[in-house]
Amino acid sequence: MPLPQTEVPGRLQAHFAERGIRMTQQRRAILSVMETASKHLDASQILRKAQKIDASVDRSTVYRTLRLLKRHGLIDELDLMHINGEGHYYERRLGRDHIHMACLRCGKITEFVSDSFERLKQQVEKDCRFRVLISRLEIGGYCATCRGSQ
Amino acid sequence: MPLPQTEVPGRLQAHFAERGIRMTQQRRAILSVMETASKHLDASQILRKAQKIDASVDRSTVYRTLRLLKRHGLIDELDLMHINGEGHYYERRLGRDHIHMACLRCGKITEFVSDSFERLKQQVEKDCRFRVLISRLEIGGYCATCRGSQ
DNA sequence: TTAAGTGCAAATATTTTGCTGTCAC
DNA sequence: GTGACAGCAAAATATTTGCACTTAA
Repeated sequence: MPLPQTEVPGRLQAHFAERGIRMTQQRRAILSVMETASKHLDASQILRKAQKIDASVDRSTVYRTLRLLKRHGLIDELDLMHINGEGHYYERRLGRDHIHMACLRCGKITEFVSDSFERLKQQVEKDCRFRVLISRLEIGGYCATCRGSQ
Repeated sequence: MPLPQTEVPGRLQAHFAERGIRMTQQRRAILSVMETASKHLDASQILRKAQKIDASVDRSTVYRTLRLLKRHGLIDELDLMHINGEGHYYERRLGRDHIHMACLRCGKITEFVSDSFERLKQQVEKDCRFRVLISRLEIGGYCATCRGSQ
């Protein structure tokens, strides 16, 4: 039984190791997909990409692994204003939170990092005495291009 | 054929009239539910409440009416961090946007209105040249009570 | 009158679960 | 060796759609 050709040395796998979570071929494939994704994959896309690495990966394993990653705060779950259907999108959680903007005309997703967003969360922590663990700011509207060509 | 006992004079109905959208018994029931809801109902709850007013209301009419209200910007659709299942919650859109905070321990939903939030949206409009139409800030974490009893 | 709206049943989409066999440690 | 994890199939949940009938305007 050959070892996988490409050992993905990403932080997701490192996290799993650190926390003593068992590593499997299938999880390795899914983690690799999440590591290398440019952005915003839904469950079906993750399944398809993972199966290219390990054809045995099943849809339920994808959902189970996504749940695991979510529980450990390693990925974020997004709606992206349901631009396409009712499913969710997932992305690695790295560095600072960012705002997602979905153009309701062309469907483009833009991201935006803002200090004000960080301050707003701090204000919530302070004023509401609420411990902020996850936050999701999604905005729907028109992007610069579509806004012009109204 | 008797007229409905209670004419709900809410703004939702007014909006429908203004925009020339046809009013039906079923829509009146659903609009009335949305008008008088204290908060955050999901589709099934809306169906149940609407059926108390007009027993003929069907689930698909609820979904069709919710879509209509959403399209007209009269209600907001929320996830509330999927505290219970994968469905959505709906609330009337009135006045200013607010932040929703969901306690991951006790499930309580808290709302918070903040000038910083308004400013953040203005910053997005300006810095990203993005026309903001809808925005949703949802925060998951621990409320004041649960935070204390950790 | 008639286009828009409705209920009903069935389809679709998304996610979860039970079970039995397999594999990482 | 054994407990955690996998695939598979089926269930559960959430939402949408086709169609024939009804109704608001």
